[in-house]
Amino acid sequence: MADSKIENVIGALALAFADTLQRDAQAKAPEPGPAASAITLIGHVPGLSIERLRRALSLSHSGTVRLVDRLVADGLAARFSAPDDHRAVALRLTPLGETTCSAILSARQTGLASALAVLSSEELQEFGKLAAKLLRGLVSTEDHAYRICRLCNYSACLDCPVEAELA
Amino acid sequence: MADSKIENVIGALALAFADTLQRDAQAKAPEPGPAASAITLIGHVPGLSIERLRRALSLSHSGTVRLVDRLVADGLAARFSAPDDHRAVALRLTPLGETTCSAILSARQTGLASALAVLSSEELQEFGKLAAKLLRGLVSTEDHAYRICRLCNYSACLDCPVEAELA
DNA sequence: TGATGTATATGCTCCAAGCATATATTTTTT
DNA sequence: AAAAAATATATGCTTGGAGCATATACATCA
Repeated sequence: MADSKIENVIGALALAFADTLQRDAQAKAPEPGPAASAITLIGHVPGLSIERLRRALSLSHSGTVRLVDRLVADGLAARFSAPDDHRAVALRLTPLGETTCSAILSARQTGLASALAVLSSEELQEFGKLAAKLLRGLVSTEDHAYRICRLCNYSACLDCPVEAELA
Repeated sequence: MADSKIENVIGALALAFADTLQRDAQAKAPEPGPAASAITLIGHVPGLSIERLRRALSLSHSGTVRLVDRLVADGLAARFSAPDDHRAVALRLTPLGETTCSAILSARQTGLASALAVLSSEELQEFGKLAAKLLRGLVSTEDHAYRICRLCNYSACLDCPVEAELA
């Protein structure tokens, strides 16, 4: 029973953090829903294909195509043909898209940092260590890794535990 | 920069946990989206009004009314008139709704427990302690508390940090 | 070369979500 | 006490994102 309570607390915290994250990110995105994640994913993996994006976002194929259509119409992303596979599309951010991506990531960062501010430096280190251990236990496939990291600021994530687990 | 990395890890973990939670919960609900949370909230607060439910789910008013319509049509919930305020609706689960609610909560519990299984007992205690501290720092209003706890198993949550923070 | 599999695109339909508005009840103001 | 404002719910209307089915192009394998 004591364990159930811990699970409640951890689950509630995860929901609350995820709510904040998504709210902050979506506020800087052109539309609600998966657009913010799509932008940061393309930003991190220039040349990403629609199919990989689809799997990272857990969306249907047509839904992903339409989402990309809208990002392109908004001037945030562009389609190129992939050099290695002529069926595939290589997605890239436009300069405006890069700006939006940065705005999303820094909004996310700010919200997260303020939520974590109640912890002391030692507590934060300890919490992060345990979080990394949990994260390593969760990663399964590479697609799943993209999904988990869909709102991460990769430039700040040297030595990422998700990458470490995949390798 | 090291701090940014910790925030990445914690944010990614929160997203991953929230994904799992919502997936497990929605799998037992009659429809995707906020239905699972609505069922567990009504289960925990019998007599809940549509307006309070609306705020907990962060939905529009008409959206909430329609959601309740569907739950009623599915035989999971029922509308009664609130004894103290004759404008308001008092929502309650039917026996079938109670069954569904239990299924949602135990699916959520199972998924969460397996994700936490990589931690030792001491690590889990430590992680839970820090999570509770973070959670207390996040709670603002009573509506927000309902939102945070929207998928909690209240029967297992004696001494809830959210309640403690509100009081 | 032919057959199967994979990546993308698009017409179609559906349905959840929001807006505007209407009604009933409660609370506040005059 | 009557009038005005606020609150709770309900519903017609529209929109737009999401999935299904299908079509096309390219790739891979037999």
